[in-house]
Amino acid sequence: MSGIVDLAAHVGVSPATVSRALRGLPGVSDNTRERIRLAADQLGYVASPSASSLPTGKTKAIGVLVPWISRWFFNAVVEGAQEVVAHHGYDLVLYAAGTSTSRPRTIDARVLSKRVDGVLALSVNLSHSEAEALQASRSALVTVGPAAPGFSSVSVDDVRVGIMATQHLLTLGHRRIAFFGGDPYDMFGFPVAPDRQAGYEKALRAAGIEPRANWILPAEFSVFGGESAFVQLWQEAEHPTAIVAASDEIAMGILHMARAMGVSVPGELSVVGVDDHDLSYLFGLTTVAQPVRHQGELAAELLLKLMKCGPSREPETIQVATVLIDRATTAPPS
Amino acid sequence: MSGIVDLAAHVGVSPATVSRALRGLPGVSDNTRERIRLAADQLGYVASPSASSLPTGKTKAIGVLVPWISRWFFNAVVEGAQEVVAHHGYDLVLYAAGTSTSRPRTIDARVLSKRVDGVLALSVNLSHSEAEALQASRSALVTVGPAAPGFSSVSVDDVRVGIMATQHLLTLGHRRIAFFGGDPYDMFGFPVAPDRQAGYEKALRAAGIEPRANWILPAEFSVFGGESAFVQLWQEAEHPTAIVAASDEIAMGILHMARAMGVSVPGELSVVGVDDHDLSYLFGLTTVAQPVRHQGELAAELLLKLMKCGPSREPETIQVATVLIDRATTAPPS
DNA sequence: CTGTTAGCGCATTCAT
DNA sequence: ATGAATGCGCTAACAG
Repeated sequence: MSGIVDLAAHVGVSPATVSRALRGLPGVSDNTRERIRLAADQLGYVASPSASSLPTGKTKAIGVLVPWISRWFFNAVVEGAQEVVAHHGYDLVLYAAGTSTSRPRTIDARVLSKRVDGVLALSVNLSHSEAEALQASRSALVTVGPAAPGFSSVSVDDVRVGIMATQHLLTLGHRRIAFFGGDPYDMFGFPVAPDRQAGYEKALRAAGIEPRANWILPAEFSVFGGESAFVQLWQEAEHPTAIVAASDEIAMGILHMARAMGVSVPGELSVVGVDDHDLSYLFGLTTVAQPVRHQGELAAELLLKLMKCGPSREPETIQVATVLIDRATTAPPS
Repeated sequence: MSGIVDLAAHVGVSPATVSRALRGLPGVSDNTRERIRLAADQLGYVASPSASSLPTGKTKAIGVLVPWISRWFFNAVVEGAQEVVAHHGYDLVLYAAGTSTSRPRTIDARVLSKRVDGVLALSVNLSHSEAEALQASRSALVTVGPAAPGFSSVSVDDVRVGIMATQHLLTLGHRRIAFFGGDPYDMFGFPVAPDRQAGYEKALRAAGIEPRANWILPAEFSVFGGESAFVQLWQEAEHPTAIVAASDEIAMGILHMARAMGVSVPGELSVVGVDDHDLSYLFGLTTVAQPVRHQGELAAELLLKLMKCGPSREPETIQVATVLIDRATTAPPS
């Protein structure tokens, strides 16, 4: 309710001085500043973000674009990011962007750039026009996951992820390995699954094995996706001895359906996932772990830097390391 | 970049007309309105939220207070809420409030009320002063979960939840039933666990069984909480034949540790959780399900209504129904 | 070190 | 149906 002028009047100084004092700007005597601070929280004064964003052009908020709100991976990233930005006095505005196929609300770069000072795009495949608009609005943008051309990003090496998972199985002695991943309804612009698949194929070929098309199944990034794909796979005449799942959730679906269908893991079938989901250890799931929360933190820090220093000429690309966690869903083939 | 005056000039009308036209207000000829709309998205004009919030006092954003970003329950609620508010043109600002004991950042009602038009508080125990401040700032507030006195809320009947879970076990023939729940470090102000416990005790007594203090263990709302509590419980001289867990995550922890310790479920031990977590069916977990996403939707709708009609005299309290889902972790005692 | 002046971009009376 | 004037609450450039 009380504005800056009331406070100023109350203390007996000008609004300008109050503004400077409260924001820690130089040019205010320690004495005056203290008096103002005191009166401020005594009167419960706090500057209106809308009002200050007008002259400054800064909103002190950063936007986060996520395909789905309620998916473990994205939440973990958001959690990491939120911690960092909050620490710097920024608020987080959450936008559900949807995927390229099911997009609840088209993200408008213009409104976005008015509301926030920077945006974090998580595995969201911006359309070409959106990317351009974002680019043009010259608002800072960093992606987590697939890098958009021209933008800074934080990610893992997905090809390598595919290689690591497959290599582990190969080392165990498997020769008949399937791959689950890639949303059939979202084949375009969501390169994480294709890259992991590429790594899988690469590792296979390096071992002198030719990938079999009927053992490479599309699967939505969810438990259900893994279940469906497994059922389909098991209808094939020949069964593999191992499966690389593009995510832990897919792997969980495999595990669940395998048990239901009487396929023993890792006896008859080995399974390796990707992510190290919070609950994966409960399943004893072997997985290629990636530091999810940390990626959120890094992305937030990178974004904050970009916002401060202006977009550097060269977009920065950070890759974080992954590590295979060998648990109980993988074993030598019988 | 381009402001309302540029657009107005471009079209050859006054800024006032542009403002009215774009917001669908009456008093603009259809012809003029269409011309303005056309020019608007041709020039990529969109009103600055900060600027318009100044005269109107509305920010078109609603704030969500969550104890933890990355916990299934809260995300599911947020997902429901986001869908509803986005549909009404509102943005969602996410605040990690922490619990009463570990609060990363104290939520300032004053800054909150400047940034958002209303707030959704999820299981967050506002301190008395915070509640007062929120009250005073006269910003709309609805809670999900424990109702704060004087505020509208959406929740389940937690006492009944406790009764349902316990009753199920009782009906199965169990007489020796333990209860896990309630963060030991957050005993104050987070009434969901106590209420569920109360229901547990009530059901027990109704069956002529006196609750045993050493079978009621505090447990953080997480897998780890369930694991720790189970280890502790099993050190007791006497073991129960069943456990009521205050959440599915706690139950998962029990399941995991039981298996590790060679306790068969449901052979030697029955377990029932609460929530129906997305992954619970993978464990065959018997649970008292609550419509989590729906609560988010209801809360958002209630909040929107409050914001439109002004805080009604009587705070509205919505309770949603719960249902026991009987899966595979419960059986008659052996 | 502090006060004055002038906008920031829009919504809103009140005229016309 | 439209335009002109005024103000929202704050910051910034310039005085003093």
